[in-house]
Amino acid sequence: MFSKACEYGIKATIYIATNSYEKKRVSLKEIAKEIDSPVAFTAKILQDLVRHQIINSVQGAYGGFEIEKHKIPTIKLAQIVNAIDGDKIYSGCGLGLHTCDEEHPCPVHDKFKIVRTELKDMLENTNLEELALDIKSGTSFLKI
Amino acid sequence: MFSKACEYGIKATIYIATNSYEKKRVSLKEIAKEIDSPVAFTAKILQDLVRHQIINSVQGAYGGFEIEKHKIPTIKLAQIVNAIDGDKIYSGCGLGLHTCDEEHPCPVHDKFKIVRTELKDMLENTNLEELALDIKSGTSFLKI
DNA sequence: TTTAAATAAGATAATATTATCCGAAATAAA
DNA sequence: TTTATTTCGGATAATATTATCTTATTTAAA
Repeated sequence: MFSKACEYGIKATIYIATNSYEKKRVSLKEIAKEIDSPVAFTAKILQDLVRHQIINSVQGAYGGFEIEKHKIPTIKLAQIVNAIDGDKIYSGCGLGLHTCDEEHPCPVHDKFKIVRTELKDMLENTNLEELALDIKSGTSFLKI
Repeated sequence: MFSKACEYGIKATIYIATNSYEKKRVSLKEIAKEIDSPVAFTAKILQDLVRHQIINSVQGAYGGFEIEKHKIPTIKLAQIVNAIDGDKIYSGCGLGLHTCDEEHPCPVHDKFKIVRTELKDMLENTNLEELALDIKSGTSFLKI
């Protein structure tokens, strides 16, 4: 569904958020360990998220990644996915047609539209806060 | 959502079906032209579909691909997708966790389950006949 | 000011996916 | 039986994705 980069990006952002509630800045190494991802590859993804202004980075000793506390409830899952994978998951034709709309639909256009709209709504209505709070409370998990 | 191979496979199967209603066997070249796909790559995918007994092939002059007419309404979209991409789209964890279930859910487990179940139901309840008939009637399209 | 720790950035490598090429095998028709 | 046409199967190539490595830059603390 999502690329590996996007999976890592979502998990990393959630992990950073859980720590940002306690104003704790987390390092790349710690993130990669906690979400069980390759360190250097994760670094690239985090840089991407910084450029997209979803997370903040602080260079140098005692640096790391963080998210402004007040921003956590406003960040939607859709923004993270969009920053890394673009919007191809819920836009574009399910069968790869260049033109696919009501006038010129692919064979699965209508059926796909329902599923994809639901996916899009889900991503746009899920915010980082609820995901982070579930991790903090031990209701959900970032690895294994 | 689907791999390129799967997109080509779905479109090819639909095109073969539309012709099989008229007992017309179609060649690889014709299929690739009609669904706008790379010929040699399409050949590999068709071989895969033959091995999975979704389509039939006849070698030699005047050969080509066909589907037994009575089989067309029984073939589900899910079978085609499964033959080419496996079941990873609607099984497995959305964030790539090795273990992800009600006891040990990933942060998006519940939200994903809804979307994925809908996708799975759609694929399992869509049969080749309805897709092929829409192409025959000009209601939907396989290229552009 | 020096040092240690950390992210940034560019180059490179490994793997998976997509795509092509070519010879072998099959088959119907001439 | 020969030929033309077609799928089959293996090898190879191109591209995208995933992953690593190395060096530069930043920054707080000693």
